[in-house]
Amino acid sequence: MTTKPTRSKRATVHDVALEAGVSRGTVSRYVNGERYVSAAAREAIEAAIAKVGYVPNTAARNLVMQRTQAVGFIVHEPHSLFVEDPNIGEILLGANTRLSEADHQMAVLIVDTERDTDRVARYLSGGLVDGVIIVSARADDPVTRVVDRLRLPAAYVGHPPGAAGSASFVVIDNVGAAASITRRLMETGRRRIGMVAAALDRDSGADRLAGFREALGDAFDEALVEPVPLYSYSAGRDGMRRLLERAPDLDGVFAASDAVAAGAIEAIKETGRSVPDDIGVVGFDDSAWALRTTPALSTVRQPAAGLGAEAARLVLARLRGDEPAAEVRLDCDIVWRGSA
Amino acid sequence: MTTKPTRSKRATVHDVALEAGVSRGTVSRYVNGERYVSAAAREAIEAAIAKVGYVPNTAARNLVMQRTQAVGFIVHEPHSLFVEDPNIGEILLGANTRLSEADHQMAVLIVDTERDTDRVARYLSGGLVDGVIIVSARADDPVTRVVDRLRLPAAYVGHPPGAAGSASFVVIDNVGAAASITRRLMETGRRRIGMVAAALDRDSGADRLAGFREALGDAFDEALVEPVPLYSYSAGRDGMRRLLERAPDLDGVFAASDAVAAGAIEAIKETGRSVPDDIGVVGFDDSAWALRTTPALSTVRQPAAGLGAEAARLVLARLRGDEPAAEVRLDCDIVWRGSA
DNA sequence: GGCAAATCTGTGCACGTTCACAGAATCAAC
DNA sequence: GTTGATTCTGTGAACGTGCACAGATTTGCC
Repeated sequence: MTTKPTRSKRATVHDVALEAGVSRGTVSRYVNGERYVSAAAREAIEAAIAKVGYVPNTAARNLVMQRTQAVGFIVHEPHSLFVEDPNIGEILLGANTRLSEADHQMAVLIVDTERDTDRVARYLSGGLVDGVIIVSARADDPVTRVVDRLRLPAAYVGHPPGAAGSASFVVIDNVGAAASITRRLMETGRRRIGMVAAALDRDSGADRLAGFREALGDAFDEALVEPVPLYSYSAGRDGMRRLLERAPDLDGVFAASDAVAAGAIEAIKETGRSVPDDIGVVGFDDSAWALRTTPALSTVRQPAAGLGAEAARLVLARLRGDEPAAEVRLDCDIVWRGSA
Repeated sequence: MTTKPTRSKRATVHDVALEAGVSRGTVSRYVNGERYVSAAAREAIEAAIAKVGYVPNTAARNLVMQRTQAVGFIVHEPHSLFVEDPNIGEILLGANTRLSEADHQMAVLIVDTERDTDRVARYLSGGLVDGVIIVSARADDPVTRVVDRLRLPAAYVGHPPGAAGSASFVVIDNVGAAASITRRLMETGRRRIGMVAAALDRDSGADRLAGFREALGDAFDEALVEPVPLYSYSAGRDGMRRLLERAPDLDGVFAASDAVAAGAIEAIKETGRSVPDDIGVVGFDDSAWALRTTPALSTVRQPAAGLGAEAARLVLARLRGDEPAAEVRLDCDIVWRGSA
């Protein structure tokens, strides 16, 4: 059982020095591209490195430097995220690009099971990364506790749970985006515009309603807002049914999410009305729902790559010792399809 | 510029020892749960750890242990992969689950730009991971070179480029899957079954044709095979047009990929025939194409999570010093939708 | 040739941990 | 009370690197 790996010993800086007939210090200087190494020494060292097959040991370097040039990227609840949400990949790439420019390595750590949580927490606390980016953080979690306790430079994508001491966070501008798409709906000639608002107990839900109200200004009519509890298809369908009964003359609807919008379209079609001829519908998120409806949804797209890049920028700033903004809000794009 | 981080010094095992009035060795034994630490010492150490806020430094441990309990997971060409291919997420999770069970940390490293390549190669060679899983490896790449040169325990998902020294690889059973779906096509009553074969110069393409031939046995007819160069929509459409001219009495088609199948369906509809009533069509991959066609494609689904899990198993075996199979072939599932 | 500056080199120490070993204390048995 | 095993503890060395410092050598200049 478990036989000793007996991995052939790796060459060290010492072996190179011996082979090249110089000292450890000189080899170290050559490897790190410092000044003050003679041409003769350089050649000897180059030959020696090639001969013994030397590669620097990063673990040893990390230990003495107290720095790793690496940033962790933590993904929670990967099943739902990876499979359904195309955004996570974009966020990942956006962050990687920015970190790469700053010559930092990004290590994605996946938290799936309970075991993962503790192991990742150990990994972070072990000094293997200088900072960390966290998406969809959970409220009471060993990972976030470790980040807090060690004051590990961190940036959250989305609102962090609780007060984040040494962390910034980057979110999308829900208010602005909601206002923007509502305004565009008005510009297409819609006069009586309603909203199926969802999850008003959460920031995102409340903000989207606020943006809707802001865009309409004086034209805002409380009676045309139908609140539903969840960002779901069925909630959207039921909410839209109620809204149509109350206001049959509606000609435009802003749904708080694509799933809600898909439900709303279903409800509209039930009454014999057509989308977008009778009623224009817009959603939010540009999720998979947006392409499943007929016609396809006009909706708000998150700047996913931007979220990742911005989170990376915030972490890098903290790494330099700066104190960046605690909160960054990003604007969203609108994708115009057939539904409005 | 770049002010010193001045991070408050982390507590070490030495600080704990001082605080608890015992020696480093005893603290180390306690932390690692070894035998031979008295109740009195244990209590003192626990209190001391809580007081000074000690967390073990993994970098130092890695250095002396020559082992990290971590495995790298390398993703090439992430743009196309993450955005279009849902499989990559599943592979990731499958691998993570298996590694997690073995108490190993998985670190996903993304190779996007040229800079990434070198940095990741450095990361791997630095001894920060014990082994590595590589998806979609490229032919001549610093990463694969490092893996080869250091004889880093590795497992490839898909065929590795060139001869892989210390590596295994895991692939899907193209022959078996092709035979299987062809057989199912026959069972639905199709009599004259053709194939739009693609990329016969690649293993995957040749194997899928071989499976097709195997399933048909004596009923195989060379004339009903139309080879096209690429796994593309347009190649599928053009190939199917030719095939239909040559064999108008066809009632079933196996397309070498979903994209090819989508093109084939287009060509079939051009002639006024219907799918699946006149001609049944099956594809391969269960990609996004499969749901875009009308009717939706019956196709072969890769056991993505299984690929990841198996790759993880192979790496773990090598880590233990075993010499696992050089190649592992996994069976595929068939998803039966409307197209056949 | 003398002197200062610039360039080059080697040595010891530190980083924080684990491990082997030696020694101390406790216990059991006669 | 001696012996021997068992349990517990402390110490020094090692892992492979970077850095400060001291010393050696070369260069530039008058």
